Amino acid sequence: MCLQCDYESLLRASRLDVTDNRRRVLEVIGNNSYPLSAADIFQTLQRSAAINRVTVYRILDLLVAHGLVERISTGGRAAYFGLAPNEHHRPHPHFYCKRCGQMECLNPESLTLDSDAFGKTFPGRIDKVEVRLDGICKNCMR
Amino acid sequence: MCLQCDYESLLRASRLDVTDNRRRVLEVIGNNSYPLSAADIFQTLQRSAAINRVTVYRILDLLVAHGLVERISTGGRAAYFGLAPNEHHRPHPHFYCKRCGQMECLNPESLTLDSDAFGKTFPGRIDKVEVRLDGICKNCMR
DNA sequence: CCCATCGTGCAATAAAGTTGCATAGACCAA
DNA sequence: TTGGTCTATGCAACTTTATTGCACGATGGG
Repeated sequence: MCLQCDYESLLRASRLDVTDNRRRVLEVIGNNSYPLSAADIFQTLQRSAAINRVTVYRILDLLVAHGLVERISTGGRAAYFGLAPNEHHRPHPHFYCKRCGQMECLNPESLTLDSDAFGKTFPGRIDKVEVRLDGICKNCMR
Repeated sequence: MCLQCDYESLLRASRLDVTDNRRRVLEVIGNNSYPLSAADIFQTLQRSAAINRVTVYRILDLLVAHGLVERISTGGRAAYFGLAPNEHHRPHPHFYCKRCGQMECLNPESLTLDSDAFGKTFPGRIDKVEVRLDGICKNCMR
């Protein structure tokens, strides 16, 4: 998703110690063109070197808390994770295939939403706007 | 949410047998002005008459499959349920408070999205568009 | 009345995520 | 270097949310 991103610098910029595991988690997420579930990330990491499931969850929480990674809900049960919007990546909607469970990133322009205007009239704090389309992807259609 | 809705007729219109439990589940969902979690629905039902937790899940699945009820994801773990859009209820976005876990329905006009145009160019099937804002509600702000 | 079907309950299980505690490693001051 | 402190990680146990398998009971048609 982001060849311009230097994951180590991203960690440092958030004042997080750089550890192997953190760098690896961020790499797996960043190198994918679509968001992954915690289980996907865990399995991918396991293939290259041992890591504990709980460590993955903890690192994901940390990265989400520091705004490096975004937690995306699905029509299903598990949460998915992708790089959070930043100067290289604008916020964008996602498409979730109910059949195969894969999530796609959609073009930021494809569906626009004026949430700023709404935010001004809303009597609470808005941290995030999530737009998700659910359906069947073209591969599963056949 | 819907004083005009006759839940028994809704069930019949979907060719579902009308049972006490189904009517009760639909009533609890329909009489609320905001979506509820399965646990909320179960507890509410328990207060008036015994029902099994699994039955609630099964009825929810059934109602969702028949398009009477809509499953709404949250920033958290559990799914929430509200009446599905129909002639009385237009699709609308939701606001989820990360602190208290309550979900609010927002005005259909407050955030509009042109998904029809997008749908024409998308090479898959789109069943549903979900727009959710996450943040802190005004009660939890203080 | 008998059989088939469907809705429900109960127990067990699964999936996804969290917590508590122990160890190991990094970093710093003396 | 040593000792102290802090953080990251691993492991086991647990929680929450949801699903499955099986049995029972009610209902309606032949």
